[in-house]
Amino acid sequence: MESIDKVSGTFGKRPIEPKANVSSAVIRRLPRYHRCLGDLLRDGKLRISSAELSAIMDITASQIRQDLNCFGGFGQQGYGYNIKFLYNKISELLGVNESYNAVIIGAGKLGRALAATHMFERRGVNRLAMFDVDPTVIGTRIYDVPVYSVDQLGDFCREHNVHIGVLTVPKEAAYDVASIITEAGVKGIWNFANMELKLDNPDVIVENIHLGDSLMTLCYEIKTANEKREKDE
Amino acid sequence: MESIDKVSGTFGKRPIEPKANVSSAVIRRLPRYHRCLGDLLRDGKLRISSAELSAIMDITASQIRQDLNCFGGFGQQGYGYNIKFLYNKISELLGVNESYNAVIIGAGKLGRALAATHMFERRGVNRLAMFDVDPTVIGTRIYDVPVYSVDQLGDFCREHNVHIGVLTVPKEAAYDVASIITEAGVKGIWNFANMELKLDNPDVIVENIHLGDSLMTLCYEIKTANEKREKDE
DNA sequence: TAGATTGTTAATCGATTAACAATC
DNA sequence: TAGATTGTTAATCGATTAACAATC
Repeated sequence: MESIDKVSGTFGKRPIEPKANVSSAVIRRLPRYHRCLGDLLRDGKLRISSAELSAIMDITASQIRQDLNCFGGFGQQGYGYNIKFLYNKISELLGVNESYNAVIIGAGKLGRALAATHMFERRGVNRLAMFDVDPTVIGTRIYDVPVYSVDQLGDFCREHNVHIGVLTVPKEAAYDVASIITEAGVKGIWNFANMELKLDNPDVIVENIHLGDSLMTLCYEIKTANEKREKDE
Repeated sequence: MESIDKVSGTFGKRPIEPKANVSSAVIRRLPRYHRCLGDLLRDGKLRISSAELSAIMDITASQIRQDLNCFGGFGQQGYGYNIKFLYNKISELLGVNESYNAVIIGAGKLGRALAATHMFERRGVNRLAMFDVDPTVIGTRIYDVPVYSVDQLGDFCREHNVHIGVLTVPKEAAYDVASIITEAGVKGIWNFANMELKLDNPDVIVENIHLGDSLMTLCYEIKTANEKREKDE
């Protein structure tokens, strides 16, 4: 026991200087590490080696060490990684404590479903408001989130320091909305419209979600597996 | 004009023998090709070269030709690709004409939102039913999709030849539901639960959607871009 | 100190890009 | 036939894995 405290007390001394360009493959694994470490933490585990984590996550131990080392020396030779320390570091990297402000544009089925979840708050993102063009929903509250007219979108973003715009509008409207919010200083767009949203402004981050593409990929895999089975017979 | 018809008439003669193992990177680009070609088709365009497509899609012409050649010779030297032909071939690969049957398990916000969309039918997937444990929704219809008790899930899948299970249940329930439907012959699972669903059965395809991970990735990118800006000042 | 396990360099593997011969 | 553009091979680039010295 005392060895754990003694050892963990030395964590974090090494200054954390993230490598200049961490590849997007690494970054996309960070939330998975975060999720897994959170589970381990809840189970009351204190430390873990890259080999143990490898078995749980189906990622090679080598890759785990490489990934984590992009951001600094989070572990300790002969000991492994202190779970709580590592979890906190990754939370910090992912900006979980940043308290970003978000608005959802498009109060359709998907927009409402997103508004209903705890997905945002759980990750340090506040759902401030929703916006739509439909006069029957403007002025109402959906799952405690107020719905305003798209006419007010730009001003609202400026006044409330909105960082993130969640786009659940028809794809025809996506570029109009994107230009309103980027001009109002929004830093990132989470785009659910079924299209590649490409912006001129390189300072605005776009994260595209393509649910339809994912479903199609699944269908392709099912079809291919079927054909393989039939051939093997 | 006549040259187009003459030339396009020769397409598809070469037998299509997909390469044994097409990489998942290629497969994940197929829906994007499909989407883009569909747009071009609607615009009335007849043919396109890999160079033109490259400019539209931000993929190198070389990669486009490599990608398409995994599945057969879809183009023609000196001419390019016949858009309609290529679109149909990719539709076929993706199983858009297969008429798969799907059920949605979990009639919560996200499940309802998915039930409401045209996402499934547009891609040749029929939403047959939804399943839940909540007695107040069992027996109702949500956007014209009937809701049944999870108790009937296994039998329903067997009787209606269900290919795809869409999981929008809490992650605690995911493995129970997955084992019910895989035993009932379901071929693929579209998993929205916030966890890595790993099955023993290698014949069942799992496609995980991690909305939360995507949001976190966006937050990371926003944070990193911000820090870079501050440093540059 | 001896054992364990990281951090990091070197080797391998796979995916992307470039080049060009084949051919429409 | 000449021009255009694919299909395909070879070169490059990047990401993953292996190995091991550093060190707790």
